[in-house]
Amino acid sequence: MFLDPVARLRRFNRAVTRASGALETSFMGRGRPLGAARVLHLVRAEGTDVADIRAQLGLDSGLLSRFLRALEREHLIETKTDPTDRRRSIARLTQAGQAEVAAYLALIHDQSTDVLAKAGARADEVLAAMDLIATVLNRHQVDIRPADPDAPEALACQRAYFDEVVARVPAARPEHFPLPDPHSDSYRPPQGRFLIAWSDELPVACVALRALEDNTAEVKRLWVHASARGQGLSRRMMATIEAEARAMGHQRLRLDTNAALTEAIALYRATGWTDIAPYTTPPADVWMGKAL
Amino acid sequence: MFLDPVARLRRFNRAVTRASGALETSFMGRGRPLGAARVLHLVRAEGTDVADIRAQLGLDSGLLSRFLRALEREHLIETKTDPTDRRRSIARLTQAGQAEVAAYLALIHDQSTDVLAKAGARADEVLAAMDLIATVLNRHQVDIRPADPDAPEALACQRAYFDEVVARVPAARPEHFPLPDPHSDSYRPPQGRFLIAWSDELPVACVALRALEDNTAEVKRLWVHASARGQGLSRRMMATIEAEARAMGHQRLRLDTNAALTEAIALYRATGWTDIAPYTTPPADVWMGKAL
DNA sequence: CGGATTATCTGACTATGGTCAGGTAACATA
DNA sequence: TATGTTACCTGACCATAGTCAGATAATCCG
Repeated sequence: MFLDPVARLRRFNRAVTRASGALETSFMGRGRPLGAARVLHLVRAEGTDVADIRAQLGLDSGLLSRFLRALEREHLIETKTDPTDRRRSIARLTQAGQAEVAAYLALIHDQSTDVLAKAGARADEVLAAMDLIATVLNRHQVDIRPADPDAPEALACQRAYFDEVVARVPAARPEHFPLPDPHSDSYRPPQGRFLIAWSDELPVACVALRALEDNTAEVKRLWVHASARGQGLSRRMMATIEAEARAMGHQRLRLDTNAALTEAIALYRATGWTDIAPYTTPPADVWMGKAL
Repeated sequence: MFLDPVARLRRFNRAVTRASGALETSFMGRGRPLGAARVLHLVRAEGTDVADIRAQLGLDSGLLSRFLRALEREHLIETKTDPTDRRRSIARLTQAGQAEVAAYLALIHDQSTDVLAKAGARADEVLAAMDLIATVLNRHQVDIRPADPDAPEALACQRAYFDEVVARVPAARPEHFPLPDPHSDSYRPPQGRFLIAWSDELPVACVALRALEDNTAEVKRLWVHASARGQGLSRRMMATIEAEARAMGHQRLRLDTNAALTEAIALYRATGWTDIAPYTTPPADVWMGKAL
């Protein structure tokens, strides 16, 4: 409209580069060059494999070694050789190091709240915009990993799923979706599964599986974060959970859903699911099955 | 919800830093360090004041001088002393320099379309998210400058204003808003004004003023880009245009609007505007005036 | 006119991040 | 056990970006 897309992207880049330039200066603000500060951030109090740090930052081994010596001279970290492989070494934060990391985090926290304060009443919108952009940029680095269904992130995913259904399905009421029973094992191995898709630290999708009688399992709670829609992630989630079900020895899958959730139903139909007889009550009004 | 706001901001920062790290490497891809490339980008074929370049990049004069000498050795620019002030100097792109800049722009264009391709069907949403973030980060650097009402950006602002009114006011029809007459002088000095607010290259707001009889002027076409709302910009636009009207010698202002545009009306009431007798026809249904 | 200021240039210096070629000790394997 | 590989360290070197102190010429101003 006003600017062509490339110009808008460049404007965005300029704005962000300027803003995060200020953030980098803050790293210097604690009297330590950026490189050493980045290494310090990756050292945990329980100890971190030096090789892991090198891999994560993509550093030359010589350079990393120098950063570690510098941090050691400051008494922020200690290194010891790995007892299981005495070529390797393990870095650990000292008390002073933990305090220093905490100071960095406090600094980052302050600067972040400053940025969000700029957004004023629109902070939520700005955060959603940031989620969207980060998810799109990280598009090819979404990891699907099993999770405990009672883990805080898993509960958050399920709550987001319920909210979404309540918002979109006219017949759905919050009371249809009690918070999951914390002691139920139905989504937990060996009889069940709960998968979360992670985009760098943010859970962006979930799906659950639970065993029914007779070599049949049920797919439940397929949900994708607003920022991650339109990129084929729900298809990936379904393919993954179906493969899990197959590996567990199931021969049939089923699920219930609601006609208002049109994209989900379109996805199911496009991947071999067909309508079956009703087996649950409202708000469900569509029931589908698939042979594995 | 899932992550606290600070974690979400950091995730965003990581994603963007990684992505624009790739972009910076591309600058190096043409065999020239980033600093010299940034300087080259600011040199225009018609000539650019060296002092301007220094101010824009915040460079030390010694460093800039070295970058300019390096670019001169590559025959990409030529410098001559400013005839009006022979201490100053002016840099100009050579033919080869223009070609080199074009090559950079093509490179940036390719990389940008790659990024946007990642967004797939959601490219528009991603661009809107980028506009919002850039506008929020640039919040304190919005320049309000007079513009020609027939300039492309001014026309785009007016079109956006019309679209907004048509979308929000039930009684408004596109035919109520013909494209502005390109040869009308009513918004052009000396008798009128057209102001645009710029956030780094993007027009984010406009407002117009035209003289009526009897020391009265009319405020028209107050519009703020979606990404810039909620930050007091419309108030600033009104204050600026009112000051202009006062400086032009007007003693009264008036405007017409529609009851559906509630925030605008609230702003007018909060800044001293009061209801007056109708003076135009639908879709206007609210008329206000203010003594200067 | 004379002194202060300004714009640019030059050379010396520094910090940071990074590469590269060995070196050493530990480990893996034929 | 001999050989090759791996993880880390060290020292030498380099590129980039940046600072700082003059030098020079032009301009401004009282």
